This record gives sequence, C-alpha cells and structure tokens, in this order.
Amino acid sequence: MSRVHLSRLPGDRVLLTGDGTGGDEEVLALADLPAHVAAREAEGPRWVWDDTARWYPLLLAHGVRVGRCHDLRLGHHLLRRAPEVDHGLLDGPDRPLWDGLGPVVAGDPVLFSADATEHLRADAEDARQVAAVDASPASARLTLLLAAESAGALAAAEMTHAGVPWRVDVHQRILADLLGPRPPRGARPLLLERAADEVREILGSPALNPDSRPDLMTALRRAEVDVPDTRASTLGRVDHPVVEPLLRYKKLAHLFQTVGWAWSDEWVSAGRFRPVYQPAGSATGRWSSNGGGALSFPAVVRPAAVADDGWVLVAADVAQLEPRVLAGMSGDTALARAARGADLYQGMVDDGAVTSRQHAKLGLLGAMYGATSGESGRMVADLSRRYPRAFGLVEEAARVGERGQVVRTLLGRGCPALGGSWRDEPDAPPDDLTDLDRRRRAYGRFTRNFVVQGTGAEWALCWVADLRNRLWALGDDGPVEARPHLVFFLHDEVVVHAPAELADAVVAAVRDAADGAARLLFRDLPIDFPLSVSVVRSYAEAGKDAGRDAGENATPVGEQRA
DNA sequence: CAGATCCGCGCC
DNA sequence: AGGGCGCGGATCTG
Repeated sequence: MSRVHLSRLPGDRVLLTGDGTGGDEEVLALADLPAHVAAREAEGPRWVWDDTARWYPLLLAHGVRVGRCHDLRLGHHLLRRAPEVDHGLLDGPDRPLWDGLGPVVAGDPVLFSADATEHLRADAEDARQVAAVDASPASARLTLLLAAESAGALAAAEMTHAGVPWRVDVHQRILADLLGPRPPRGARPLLLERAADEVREILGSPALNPDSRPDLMTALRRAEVDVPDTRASTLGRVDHPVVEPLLRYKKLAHLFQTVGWAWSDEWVSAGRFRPVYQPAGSATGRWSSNGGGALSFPAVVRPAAVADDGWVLVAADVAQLEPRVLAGMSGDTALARAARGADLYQGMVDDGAVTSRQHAKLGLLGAMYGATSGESGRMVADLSRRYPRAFGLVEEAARVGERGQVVRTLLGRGCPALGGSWRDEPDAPPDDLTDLDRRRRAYGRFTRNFVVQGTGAEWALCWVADLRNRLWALGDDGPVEARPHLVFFLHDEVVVHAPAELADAVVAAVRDAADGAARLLFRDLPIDFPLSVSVVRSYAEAGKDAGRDAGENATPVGEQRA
C-alpha cells in the first residue's frame, strides 16, 4: 500500500482511506501524507479513518499532531451495542468485516495490510454511522460519546508515542537491590533463587519448583502446612517458618516476571516507557492495554518514572470517581451533597447517614459491586434508605440484568448481551436451575457495575479529551517538543510531563478539564470531582493514596486539594 | 507441540 | 454468591 485517498465529507470532515476503500477526491503517495495532513490541519478538520491506531502513529512519527478525528472502528463497535440505536441502519455488505475488526496489532510496523482492509468501505460505513446517530433519540449524547471516544484514541496514540520518561538506571538499581544482578536467560536471579532455597530447605523438598502449584501444595502438605490454596493472603494466615521465605519468593518472582529486565528490554526505549493502550478495550468502555502492562504499573518500579531535566510530572487522580458518578447520574441530591468535599465517604458521615467512613465505603462499594452478605451487605441495606435514588439506580440495573436485558451508560454505551461468555458453559445441563440462576445473578452484578464503571469511564474520557486540548494550547508559542503532554492514563488518573515553568498552568488545566467533564455529563446537577494533584520529579512521589473509588488506602500525604 | 485455560498477582 | 482488566508460568487439551 503506497497511496492514500482523501475525500471531503459534510461538516468539515475529511475521509482518509487506503487503496480502494473509500473516496478518491485526492490521491497521495503515502510518503506525502504527513505533510499534507499537517498543512490541512490549519482548517481544523475532523479526520475520519478506519482506525486511529492504523494511521496516527505514522503521522506522529513525522511530528504531525491531529486535533480531531472520528474512529470508525470504535464508532462501529459502540453503535452496534448502543440500545438507543437502530442497528439495522448499520447494515451493509461490509458490515461483518467492521463487526469483526480488531485493533491494529501493537507495534506492527506494517501500516496497511491489504487483506485486512481492502473490503472495508470507510465512506459507506461513515454514512451509516452518521445516519444511525441522527436517527437515534439519543443523538446528542451519542455524538458526544463518539467524539470523546475518538479523542481518547488520539490521546492513546500520543501517549504511546511520547512515552513515560523512564530512567533505566533507576529501574535496574531497584531490580538489582531486590533481586541481585541480572541473571542469564532462563535462570533465576540470585536473591530469588536464595528465597527458593530457603523454602526447599524448610519444607525438606530439595527439588521443589515453587512456581508449580501442585508441587508446592504437595510439599506444604508433607510439612503439615494445611492450606486450601497457595495464594499469599491464605499463606499469610498460617504460622509456619516457611511462610516468610515463601511470600518473599512470590513477591520477588512476580516482580522479576512482570517488570524485570525482560520487560525493560521490550517496553522501554530511548528513555521512555511506551505501553500500548486500547481505548474501550474493556466492555465497560474503560481502556485496556495490550502491551507493557499499563494497567498494572507496580508501585515498586514507579521511582524510575522521572521527569526530564527541567521538567516535572503532574500526576492527578480523582477521589472516589465512581460513587460521584453514581450521585450525578442518579440525580441523588443527598449523595451529591455528601460529595461536595474532598472525601465523599466522610461527607456521608457528616451527613449523619452512617457512623464511620469505613461503613460508608463498604456500603457504597457493596452497592456498586453487588454485595449481598456480610457487613457490606448490611450497609447497603441501611444506605439504600438514606440515598434511595443512587442505590435504586444500581439496584434497577441489577434487576434489568437479571431479567436478561441490557443496560446503558449515561452517554449511551450499551453492555454486552447476556449470552456469549455469560452462558457458554457447555457442561452445565440446561435444566440446572440453580446454575442458570447463578449465571443470571452474575450478569446482574455485571450490569449493576457496568452503569457506574462505564459512566465513570465516560467522565474520564471527557476529562482526558478536554485536558489534551488544553495542554496543546499551553505553550503554543513555542516548539512542539517544549509543550506539556499526557504520558499516562489509567481509569481515574493522568500523568502529564511538562516543562517546570508550566507546572502551575498544567495543574490549572487538569482541574479545569475535570470541571469541564463534570459539566458535560451532569449539567443539571453540579457535582464535585475533587482531584489530588502532585507536581513531582518522580511518579513515585505522587500522592497516590488519597482515597479511591475501589482502592484501599486512605491517608493523603502532601498533595494539594481542590 | 501449539494453543487454550487456570491461577495468582498487580492495577483501578 | 463483589465489578473491570493484563500478564507470566504452569498445566491442560487436542
């Protein structure tokens, strides 16, 4: 593939396709594309293309930044599941291809593989999507959602391109301190092997491979350590000399395997950690990551994320995003009032709804996850009376799911239907009522959580999209390389790499973008989304523990509050 | 022997 | 009877 085709579409949009897949108003050599796009950006068009991950890395590699786009792949997947869309309007000869279109493989240097795209008619697909949105009673919301989704795709590609500033020397020092020198391929590092030896010694099993669960279970049983499984939390409750070295082994093994030297070799280049994001990679609309493990960026290696000289990292996260989203989408003014301060759970205590912060948290998380028993279940019952609209919303979502029906997010993303992975256990006899019941309840828990997690993802998407634009506008009088830019995004937190002198402006932009996202989603009900923002040299210094929607710690240290 | 699945862990 | 992910190694399956 060496040529690309461009066509004007209504509404300042420009369709960009590969050979024979769409318009042919203008035909360019692929090599000329970046310069052409750069020149045309001045008009502020919305680029329409099959997949941002297919086109944008090439442009970024040539220093070309795009302001807006419409990602047809993401749009298609979104619309085909949106309950408020007439799905027949998406039908066409190439529909099955769009249905089955997966994301471009990360790091694939081949920009266009003809077999994957030659039968995709991007022009026709775009027309179908426009028609489907226009015909929907939710067209305004869906338009917003599609724009946010596409903006997220741009941000994702830009973050991979920019990368998290990464000090390999710091990372390797951490590894060496904890594991010992880098071992030859296939071997365990010294300190890991030493922990294994201690375990073998204490259990009297000289040939034990601690990575093998059956072997380990056998050895433990022989030493009369009686555990049902080998997970750390289970072992931690046992009083036996093997526990300490075994837990140490498991911790070090995990570090070695997930963010050790091999990880560095693969995902760090030129002083940047470049995870690959997959926007809307999860069913709820949250992003996933199919490379580099961006979703589990272990705290132990975060000290290696260090800003360049003269630069800083601005790290921001939202406290209790999902409970706040629940308050907003349900229009629960009492919960919204409790959410006015920096700590929603404390707000509930101050409201007199509950006697302790811990109870508030248990009750809210329990409601969002579908807890039915224990202390959490009891708190759900209590709080339902106090916040009937918020708790009623998730209850209703659960009931809809248990009936086998789909639910949607605030902006209109639909959940996957019951069936597929929810029902395809061939072993289960069809007349097994308890099993069927169990699965419907599981689906109900999913739909219950979907409405909140999915709307939370929409809030975060709007936040990132708005922030992206604000950052670009900052320092637009200087060279591109000197502008602050997003380098990391994870559900409810962002990290911006910024010239130190712009730190204050970036902090303001992060907060303004959060306010913008809240207004966009919950215009009728003003609801606070307080951020913890840290301006730091290293990511490890960021205030990471200011209370989270589903997290654990709750001791804010040294970060500024809204 | 390759590919799918499970487990246990990390993150939100 | 608590939601969503990715990842690596071990183990299972065809």
